[in-house]
Amino acid sequence: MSLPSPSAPADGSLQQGLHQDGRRLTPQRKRVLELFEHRGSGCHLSAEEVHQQLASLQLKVSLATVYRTLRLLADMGFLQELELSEGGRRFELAHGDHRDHHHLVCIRCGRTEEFESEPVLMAGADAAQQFGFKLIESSLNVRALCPNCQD
Amino acid sequence: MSLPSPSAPADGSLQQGLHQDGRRLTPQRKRVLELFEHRGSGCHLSAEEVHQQLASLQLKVSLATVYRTLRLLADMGFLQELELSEGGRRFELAHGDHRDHHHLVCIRCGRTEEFESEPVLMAGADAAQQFGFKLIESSLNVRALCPNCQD
DNA sequence: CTCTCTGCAAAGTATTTGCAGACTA
DNA sequence: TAGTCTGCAAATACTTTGCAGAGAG
Repeated sequence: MSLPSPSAPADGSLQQGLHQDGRRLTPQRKRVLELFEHRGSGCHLSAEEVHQQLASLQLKVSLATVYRTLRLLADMGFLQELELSEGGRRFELAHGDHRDHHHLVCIRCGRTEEFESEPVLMAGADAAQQFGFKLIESSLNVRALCPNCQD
Repeated sequence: MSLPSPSAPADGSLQQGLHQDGRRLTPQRKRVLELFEHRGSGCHLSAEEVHQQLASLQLKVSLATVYRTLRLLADMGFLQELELSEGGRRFELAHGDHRDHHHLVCIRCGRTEEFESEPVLMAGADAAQQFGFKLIESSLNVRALCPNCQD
């Protein structure tokens, strides 16, 4: 079984993007991307978690392949790599509309909230321009204590 | 020998902070902190680099101790842990005056520039407040291509 | 059919830990 | 002296890679 994917929005572009480079659309790659799509955009998963969540859905994808696939999907722009505090990098679904967003992370319990901010994006763009860099992506990480961890 | 440390600004507070918790001021801990102080605040070092730089100054500190010390100093607030893109976390001297600053990183060659931005700090503070979080620190990471890597 | 992909297991990095002796307070 | 710290080496976590067979186009 595969996750119920009514119209499989990204499937088409995934296949297309892969074929452009002579790569192939495999069930494993579909499964990983679909997992993120069904979890929604606020979901930050590590390689290990992707592997386990797929396993719990009876979808076997080896951990090595998960790693390879996460990197591939991130390179292709379907996923975005996060650099939050804890060890282990995480990935989330990239927004098609290129709307960068930011993270508020509780350093104690790891709870993560997302938010957007126009001024932040502009500040990033300004800084890049000022140093002659070509902007790719900017993200603000706010380290904080959530209400439950403040005592 | 130790690095020429005219008035050893942090030495006192390092010793004090350590003693508060029953910990001790050792040459190794002093060496690590002094390295950062002499490199200045714009310097981002990994554990491995700290180890090598100390070694090149004839100051022997084992790599394991460097790791332990970096974590200790970061917990005590003397150093700040960075989460830039490349594998391997880095540390920099924490600003006593709590002036957060941000990083512009070339994803190809790793060149890193720093900048400050008032609007970014405000956006971070706003977001924290909005979710009821207590702000600790916010940093904007801008991923980009530097002039040399743009072709 | 051809050439890419996967799974496995082994190899790498990066970082942490156990322990006996060294050293600070 | 008492208890913390260090260095070493082994252990652990995370990620990548080599290779032979499976599978997409």
